Amino acid sequence: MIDYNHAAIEKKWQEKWERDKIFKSEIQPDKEKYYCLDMLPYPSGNLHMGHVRNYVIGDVFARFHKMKGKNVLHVMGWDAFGLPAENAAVKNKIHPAQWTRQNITRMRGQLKPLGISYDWNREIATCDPSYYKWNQWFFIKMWKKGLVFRKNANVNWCSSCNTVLANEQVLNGLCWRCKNHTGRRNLKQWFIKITDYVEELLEGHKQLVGWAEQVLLMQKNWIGKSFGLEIYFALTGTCERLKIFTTRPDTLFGVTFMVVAPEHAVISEMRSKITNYDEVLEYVNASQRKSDIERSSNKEKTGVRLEGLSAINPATKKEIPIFVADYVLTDYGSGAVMAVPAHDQRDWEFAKKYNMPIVEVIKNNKCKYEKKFVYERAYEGEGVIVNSGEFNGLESIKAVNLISEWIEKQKFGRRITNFKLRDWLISRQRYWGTPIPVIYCEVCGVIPVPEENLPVVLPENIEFTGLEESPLKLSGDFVGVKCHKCGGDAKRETDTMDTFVDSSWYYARYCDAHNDNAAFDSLKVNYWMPVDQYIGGIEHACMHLIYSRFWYKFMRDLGMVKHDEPFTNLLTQGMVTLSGSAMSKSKGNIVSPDEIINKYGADTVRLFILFAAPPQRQLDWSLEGLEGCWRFINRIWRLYDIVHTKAEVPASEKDKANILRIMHRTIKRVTGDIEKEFQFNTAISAVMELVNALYAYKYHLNDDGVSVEAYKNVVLLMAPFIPHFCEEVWEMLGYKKYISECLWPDFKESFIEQSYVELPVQINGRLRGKIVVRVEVSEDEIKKIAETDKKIVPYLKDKKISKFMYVKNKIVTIVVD
RNA sequence: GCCGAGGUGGUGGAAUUGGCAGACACGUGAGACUCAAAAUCUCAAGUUGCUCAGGCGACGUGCGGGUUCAACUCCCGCUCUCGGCACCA
Repeated sequence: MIDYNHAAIEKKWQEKWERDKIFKSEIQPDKEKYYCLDMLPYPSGNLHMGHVRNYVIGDVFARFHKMKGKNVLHVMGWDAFGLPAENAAVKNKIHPAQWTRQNITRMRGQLKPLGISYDWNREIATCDPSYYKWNQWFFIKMWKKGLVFRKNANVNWCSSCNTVLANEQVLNGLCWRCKNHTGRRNLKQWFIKITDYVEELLEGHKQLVGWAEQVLLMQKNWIGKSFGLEIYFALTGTCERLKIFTTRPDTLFGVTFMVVAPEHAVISEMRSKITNYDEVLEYVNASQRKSDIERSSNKEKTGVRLEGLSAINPATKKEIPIFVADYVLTDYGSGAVMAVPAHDQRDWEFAKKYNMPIVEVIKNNKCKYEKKFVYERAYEGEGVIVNSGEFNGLESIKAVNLISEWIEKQKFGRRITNFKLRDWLISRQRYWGTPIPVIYCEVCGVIPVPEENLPVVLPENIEFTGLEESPLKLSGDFVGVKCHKCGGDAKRETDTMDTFVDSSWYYARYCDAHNDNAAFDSLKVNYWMPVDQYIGGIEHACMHLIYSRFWYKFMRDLGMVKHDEPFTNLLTQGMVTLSGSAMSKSKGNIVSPDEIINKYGADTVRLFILFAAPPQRQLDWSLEGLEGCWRFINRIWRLYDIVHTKAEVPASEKDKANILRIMHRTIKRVTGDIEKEFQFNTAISAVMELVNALYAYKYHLNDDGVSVEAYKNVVLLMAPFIPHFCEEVWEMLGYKKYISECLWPDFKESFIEQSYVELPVQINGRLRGKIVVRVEVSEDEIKKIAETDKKIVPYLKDKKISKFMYVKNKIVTIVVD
């Protein structure tokens, strides 16, 4: 037998698959469809192991379900807009389009040798006008439905570079390029009103039974629905009121001061009243240099009192001071809080630092000791209301409703539902993205570009310096337009769209990738959608996976798609690391997939990635582990000869039955592991056990029936994991059809069942022996067998059995005094 | 800081979801084959203490406590690592 030659085999089968177009997908109404989707990659320039892992996992699903007889759609494309292309343009004087195209070509070239079962006919790149035209089209549809609007929002701004900075371009409050302090700039920007769908995004979770609980929980917390009250605090000496949101009206009597976020409008509106305005302004400016995360993760709370301004606690009627502090978030609630230091730890810390009174209004009645709770730390739990006038003595949980009613009756507040989810800011002051299709006419105002004029194409003639306010403003041809309505002078919008727009509906475009007349044909999308299995990183749990769900619901409301949710099952894969830390260029610990594939072959790489860890968990790269997989493939290769050689002492009937039992059990385990548990690592180890069993019988196998049958199933079961190898062996076994197009094997339970079972016997929780019994033996008989077992007897001598338990086919437990 | 996940032998991981902890593999050691090496095949092994060399016992799933006949699994409290926090994608 010749040696296993991965290079020749992989090339041979990749060419055959392509020649016979076996992964080309077309609608077959009579066949059950299966849409397998890998999150589309950003073409950064090099395929990394994280990509490889993503696509190999996807390929197992795609190939497995194809073998299950389904009509599979499995596709690849490029999330081609984004910041790195513009950075490259500045740094290397290469146009973003050219840089991106080069990267796509390179990465496609790295991807193909992996032998993933993609239908490459449907490949898309989001930077193609034929794709982003439809982003613009959807934008206008949303406009018409009242789902887009403009409002002011802050951007990171570097005044020395005169440019907007992304969050990742601000390092410790400094511009990454010039190292100067950054600030904020308030710009009028475009938003999509995803909050209109917030209830449905939450409600839709009930349909997503194929998503991991943790992802749903993350989304739920991100959406952050809470019931509470909006309460108005009068500002002394004015007619104005300060609005706050709270979920704890039961603590209202404990409010001893108020805190507003640095961006809060009250600061500028009450400027004339604030006697230390300069000090306040300095604090505000300092906090604007920090990111939201820096602000909230500050151990030490900071703030400045707004001298000369105070509020009235509507419950106690007492005058209370107002602070500005950056631990209060601008974007949550109304950007102001009522501070209850006794019952909120952050307020407590702030009160301690600024000597604010701490008034206990909820007594912890579960604590036995008379602890001076609120003087040591805030008590955030439930209890009995105190210091709260007519509400004293009530259970705090009941007081929530009563106090809420009272507040509404007194008209200084009302019950509302609040969400953390914010509307989606899609404006980017950048070049390499979808132009927002809007013009500003001096006469007609702000108007969308008519559909028939789409796409609004990105101009090419731009020089990238990294020092411009917005690159598109530099193109006179692009900016200067005539109004579609009145024909007068108008200016084009120069903001482009967030790249999350591109990835919010691409899954639908794959179903009809070359349509020039529409985003897609609904008939096609309704055949393929929803995606049966979506695979990608957990880092997308909140943003991408909420935007996509929103977008799909919007398309449904336009009548374009018929389902409510785009992704039926979601698998979030873990990172690939090298000795525990993430591979990255800066750390210089990158393992390049193409080198490894060259040396060991795609099948070995695929097998290692699938075997070394379950897909959801982190995967640590290991060359030794990879070589082990190489050896396992060779072990299967050599087994071909072993099972086809006549043995001198053939296997007994009992041995044959045993092989068959292991074979059927393996089919059952592999099928279950792939289908239900996504546990490819245990699926592969099950096949390893079958291979080991065949090796154990190697001097007794015959060139007939059982051994060849078992071997054939090894190859079938491994086909989704190491497809090139399995095609080759399949051909050696004499089959004419591609194994990729063969049916997945079935198992029979009757072969697996055993008549005897080995039961561990525990005495007082310790394993003391084992007994072997027939499966159907009764508990009484088991008791007799256990008690008379020679290993057990000494432990029972002179002891009284106080408890005997038998968990069927699992364990025998005896408790003695 | 907030939200989510994870911590099991020398290493990656397994454990039918409360029932024999360590499947399968890597690495290691020993043996077979070989002039030799590699490759291959077979065997051994959590740590540790006794041992008549057949075994027998103790300890052991990040740390501390709890529930239970029984806990990697459930509960309470900590700790470390990782992902996300809305302009990286």
